Amino acid sequence: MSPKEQCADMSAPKTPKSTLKFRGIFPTGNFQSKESSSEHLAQKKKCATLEAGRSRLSSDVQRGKRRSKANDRERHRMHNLNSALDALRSILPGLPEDTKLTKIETLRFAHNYIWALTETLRMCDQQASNLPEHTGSLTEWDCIRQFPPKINCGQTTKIKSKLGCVGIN
DNA sequence: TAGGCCATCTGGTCCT
DNA sequence: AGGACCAGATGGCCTA
Repeated sequence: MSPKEQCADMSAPKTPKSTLKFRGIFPTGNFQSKESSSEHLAQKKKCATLEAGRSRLSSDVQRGKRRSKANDRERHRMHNLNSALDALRSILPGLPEDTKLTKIETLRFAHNYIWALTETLRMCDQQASNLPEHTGSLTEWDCIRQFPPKINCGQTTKIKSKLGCVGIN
């Protein structure tokens, strides 16, 4: 296959859009599709270079302006993402004042906390249905007060030492 | 000093 | 066409 044909081949979508969209984080951390293999990336770079040589933008100035605009948007987008993470951190319970979880720790902690709350509600339902006369008067908040969730912390030693709890996964 | 975490830049891809 | 999203690269800062 000639370089030109290879490039044409690479630009063609290999999978439906719906499946391309998902680039999840897999627990094993070794997920690698064909799209991200080093060989494929190297070929992609080669093609990009060829393409760049063929069709330069009308002017470098215009390109520079567009790029810096895109950089601004990207910065703003990441700041928004960080604000959302801060908001998430702020509602996670049991953290000492000076603690700032990393991004991954925040997500794992939140995951575990949601899991713990879900378990609590499940236990509560069970408890209520075991009452001699099932009145159903227990609210979810009563329940959480009665059975405070046991949070499973993230697996890092940092969190374990700060919270003094045992992590899972 | 190595390794972890982070912010930023960048180019590619998808969507509107 | 332009914006949003994504992942790779890079360099700075911090800590064990």
